[in-house]
Amino acid sequence: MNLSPLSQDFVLHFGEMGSRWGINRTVGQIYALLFVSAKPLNADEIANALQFSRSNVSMGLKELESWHLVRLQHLPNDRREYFSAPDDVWAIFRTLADERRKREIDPTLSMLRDALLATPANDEDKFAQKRMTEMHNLIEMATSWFNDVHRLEPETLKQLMKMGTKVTKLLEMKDKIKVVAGGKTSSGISR
Amino acid sequence: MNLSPLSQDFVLHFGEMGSRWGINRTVGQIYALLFVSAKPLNADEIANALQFSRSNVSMGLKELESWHLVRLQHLPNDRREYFSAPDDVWAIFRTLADERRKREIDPTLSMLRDALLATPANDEDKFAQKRMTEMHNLIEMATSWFNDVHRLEPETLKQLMKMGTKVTKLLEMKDKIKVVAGGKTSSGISR
DNA sequence: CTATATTTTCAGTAATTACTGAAACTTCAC
DNA sequence: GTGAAGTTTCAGTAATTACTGAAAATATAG
Repeated sequence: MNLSPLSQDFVLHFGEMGSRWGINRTVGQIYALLFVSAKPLNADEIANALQFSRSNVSMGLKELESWHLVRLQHLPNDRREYFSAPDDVWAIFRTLADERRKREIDPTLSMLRDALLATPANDEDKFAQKRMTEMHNLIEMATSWFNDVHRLEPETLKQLMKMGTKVTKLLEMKDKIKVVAGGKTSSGISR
Repeated sequence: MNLSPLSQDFVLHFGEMGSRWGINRTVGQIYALLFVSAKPLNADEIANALQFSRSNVSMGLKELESWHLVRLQHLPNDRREYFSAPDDVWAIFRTLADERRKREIDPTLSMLRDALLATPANDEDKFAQKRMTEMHNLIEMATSWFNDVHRLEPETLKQLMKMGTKVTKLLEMKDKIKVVAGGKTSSGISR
């Protein structure tokens, strides 16, 4: 299999981008290839299309599986393993955010919590703890927000995002609104 | 200068975390050190505290400056350059998100735009373009949302985040609400 | 301008990470 | 069971990235 210039560019770009994240070039390329491919691919097809060794592909796929970014499936009358990228981009986005949270945020939060429990030995430590508290609070708020949002339907989320800062208009009004449908009256939205 | 165990742990953790991002260990450690330090530090103090070479510190600081994550300042009667991390964690968060957008998202968007303009050579290409369109639209929406949110005051943002999914309740109501203050009536929030 | 303090650059080297090919392992049809 | 097809592991090597020390550049005080 050889790639069209269009897919080629996409794949190479993702390879480069991958290395700006923690992900290595190979893994980025494999993912990109699966993403634009109409049908699932087996490891040999991937190795052939991207020109790397079969074992490198195997390792790359394993990495992608650990990120839950690829789906393994079997085709009828074919022993080989076929891989594809989930096709819902929202789901991909969530998976990615979720994995990064697990790998990068959670360990940091836990380190911060430990640090905040320690008794400061001197003024330097007191100051350090203050900064750590700020960081901890921010991260905690952001992740709990993220968990909330995570549960929303893509459509709802999309609608919210499209509103952008308009949401704040709602916020400004929240103490002044009245629900007019159904005869019941509610004095704002409680937390 | 030698670090207290408290700061030590924090600094080391950030070093490790750094390497999970694209950032190298050294840079992560320098940043962490500046973050928990009550006073600005000069390059020698940093080199000494973290035990790496003066030139390594110089390179690390340069990298951090390119991310706009440190502030350079001078102290009276001292020729040396002193560095500190901005102390508003929200601002840090925004800077970081902003820089990452510039370095990771913008180039991808531009690549995608180019790819979408190309004439597909065959069905494979047509499919690839379809996937790229989905990705493009998602990223575009997310970044424009982000730009919107970016302009909000930290306090407003904080309030919004704390509401979490409660905002959707507002959304559900948006066609049923009436502003009761000021005598004027508005039939919901327009997009 | 000179002497000195400070920072930056950069070529060489160390350390890390990525990649390969060969061998080991697994699965399955017969 | 055996053997063929497929996948994974891993030790060795290649490539990349990080780090250092020495030298160059820059800045400043006198």
